[in-house]
Amino acid sequence: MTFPGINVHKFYTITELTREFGVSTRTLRFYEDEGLIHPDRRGRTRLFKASDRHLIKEILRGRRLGFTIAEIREIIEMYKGPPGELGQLELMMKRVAEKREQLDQKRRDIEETLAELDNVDEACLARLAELRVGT
Amino acid sequence: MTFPGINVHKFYTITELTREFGVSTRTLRFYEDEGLIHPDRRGRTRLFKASDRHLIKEILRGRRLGFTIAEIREIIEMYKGPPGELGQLELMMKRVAEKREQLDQKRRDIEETLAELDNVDEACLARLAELRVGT
DNA sequence: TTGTTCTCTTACGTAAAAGTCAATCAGCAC
DNA sequence: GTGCTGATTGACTTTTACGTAAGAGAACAA
Repeated sequence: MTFPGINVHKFYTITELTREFGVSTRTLRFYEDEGLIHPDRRGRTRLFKASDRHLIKEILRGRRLGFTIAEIREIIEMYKGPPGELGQLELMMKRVAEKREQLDQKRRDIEETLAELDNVDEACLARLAELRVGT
Repeated sequence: MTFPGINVHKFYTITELTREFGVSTRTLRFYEDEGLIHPDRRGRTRLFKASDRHLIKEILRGRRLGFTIAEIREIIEMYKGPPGELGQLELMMKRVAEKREQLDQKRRDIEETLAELDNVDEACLARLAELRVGT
């Protein structure tokens, strides 16, 4: 059964994606070189599938969080479905647990930083109030 | 009024701090070069105060979150207390708001990534169950 | 004294993640 | 055809955040 409009091969050009995500063509080609995405080709021209577009989103998310390309690759590999063999399966679950710890650490770091920014903000407001009264 | 045990100048050597935080001496000297910390000197030897130690914590926190040194410097500058002038105050509050947005974005990124890791974990568990039953 | 440990400065090296530049090619407008 | 736009590859350059090595000085132990 096919779903019209769903299985339609809608491709994105490289510039469409650079505009959508605010990155350069160099960056997307770099991600391809790194094996993170695998756009199709028509001749030499890259044709990005919806799945490529989605992967780019994930890459940029990882980038914002300060993960290296190597770490992002690790995460992306996990999304590719669980392996068949038991040992590999256990290894993957260990890796997932590790990533989770890293993310939890980052989350704590964010909360702490936000708390300190709150202090800064309060100090600013206090100083503002002083100024209005006329120091 | 002085508080015995509080105003005591307890200094840290550079290696004490490298061991505590798991960074190299090069890294701490680099942070000084970048103007992020300002340890005292006895002769040429650096003496790190409690405030330096605390700043190092903040720097490493920023680093874990993927902030550049320049961005970390911006944040640290904010902690130095609100400026006296009105224009500067408003500028700082704008900067605080911007950092907060960045941190909120990172937080969303973390939640999304964690959610996907949950999926991976579930898939792994499902596969594990299959294996136990004997595929 | 010799050795070990810690520290310093200066300087060159490096890995990651692109930026930038040059030359080229395909498709379309006029 | 000519010109423009957007795509490609390949190579060189840059920035960030340190690593690493060289050479030297102070402090303490055996």
